[in-house]
Amino acid sequence: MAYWLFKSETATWSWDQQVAKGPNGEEWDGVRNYQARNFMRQMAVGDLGFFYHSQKDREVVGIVEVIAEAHPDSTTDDERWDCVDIKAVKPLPQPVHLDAIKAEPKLADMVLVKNSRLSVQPVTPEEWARICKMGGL
DNA sequence: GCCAACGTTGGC
DNA sequence: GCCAACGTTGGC
Repeated sequence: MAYWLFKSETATWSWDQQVAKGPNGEEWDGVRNYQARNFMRQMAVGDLGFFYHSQKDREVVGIVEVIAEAHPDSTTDDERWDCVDIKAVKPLPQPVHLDAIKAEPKLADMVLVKNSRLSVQPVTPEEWARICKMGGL
């Protein structure tokens, strides 16, 4: 059981769109970055992740669950790119903004802070628990 | 809208 | 195999 963070530009694929997909979820396609892909290959069904809106909003808005392990990305014929399927689990009662994460010393080592460009990243159990608490869970 | 950081590509 | 050039991402 591991924790992850999925980042998406609000205008491209939003939390609301993810929620609308319901329990069958949707594949997290379009990733064209080896690091991000490698993390997705490590994911197992049942792993949980944060859904983060980048760019304009810059906040963690909800929790998702991995419902299918890595498989070929249907949006490309290029064999290099895989993706997992995820479904929305529940929103955070209180979205956790990037400013709040940066203001918390215990979260200073988060990949989100250190390597802001990585679109799929691991989250430690400590970071997971803290952000859930900050989000009102 | 700008720009820094980072990843990838391709010439040598 | 190195590195300059280029493209993209995302915070500000």
